[in-house]
Amino acid sequence: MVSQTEPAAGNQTVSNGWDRDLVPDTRGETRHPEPTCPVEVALAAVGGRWTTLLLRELMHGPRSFGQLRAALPALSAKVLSERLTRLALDELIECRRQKGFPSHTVYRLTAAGQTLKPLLIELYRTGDALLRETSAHCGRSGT
Amino acid sequence: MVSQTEPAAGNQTVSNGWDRDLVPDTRGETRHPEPTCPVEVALAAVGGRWTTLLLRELMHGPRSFGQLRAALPALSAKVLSERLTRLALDELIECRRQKGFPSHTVYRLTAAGQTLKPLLIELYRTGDALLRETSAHCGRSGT
DNA sequence: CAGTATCCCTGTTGATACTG
DNA sequence: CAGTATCAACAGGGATACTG
Repeated sequence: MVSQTEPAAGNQTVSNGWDRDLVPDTRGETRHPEPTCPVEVALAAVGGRWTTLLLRELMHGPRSFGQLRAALPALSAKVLSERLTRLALDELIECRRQKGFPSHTVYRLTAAGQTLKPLLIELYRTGDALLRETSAHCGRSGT
Repeated sequence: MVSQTEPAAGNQTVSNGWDRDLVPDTRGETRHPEPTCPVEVALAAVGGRWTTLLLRELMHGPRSFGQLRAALPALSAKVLSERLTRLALDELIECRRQKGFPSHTVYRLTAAGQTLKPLLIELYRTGDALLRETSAHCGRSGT
């Protein structure tokens, strides 16, 4: 048997006590939730209620404010506006306003915003795996 | 040029209006933040302040309550206890209490908990990509 | 050592109503 | 149509102190 108290389970790329798969550089060695840590940056990007659903809509193509409200009817205008404002500040989306009346604005993902797609896919994959593992808590096959 | 108003950018696996890379099954077609959606499940697993740092520690191997406090000194006992309790309820970690005094408990990831590792790696990768893209907002190379 | 119990403060969310 | 303003309700997190 291997010693299991310290050097951890199945990591081969350990350097200086850190698993370099998990913590590739010093920004991941923090002992505090630093906003500069890449993990925190990514979580902040997709964080907040409704954000992933909103991103899903925008991944399907540019959408207007009204289209987004129609796609997510229970999302209030206030929260939608807040999410869009923050995503725009983070440069994950861009908005184009058509001048005139009634006003019309189209939101679309930036190149940076598109980089979130693999993360959303991984979130789905992981959540699916967790649901399978915990629903299969005891039994392994049917019956 | 391709039409860019509706069928979205670069998705080839579109079915019934959904991008099947992003929304592989009906659980992802929700118009509301359902707790049963895999994406919500995964976000709930890693969500909450300190959680990813705590998971990082546990990915490096089993740890006691005190070891976790030492590794994350600014994390209060209350929040640490809350996180551990929730992770245990979600069956992402297990705890073993040594009977006797002073008491001693060791926490370790379950198989389900280990499945979060690829997600944490993807979060790091994505956050790193976002930091590169936004810091390179205008210039492409050093002057 | 390993937690739990309080208290408080702040940020987030949602409902409703109003404006350009 | 596309938002903003205001307010009420709630949950999350931290400081401190206490217990088995």
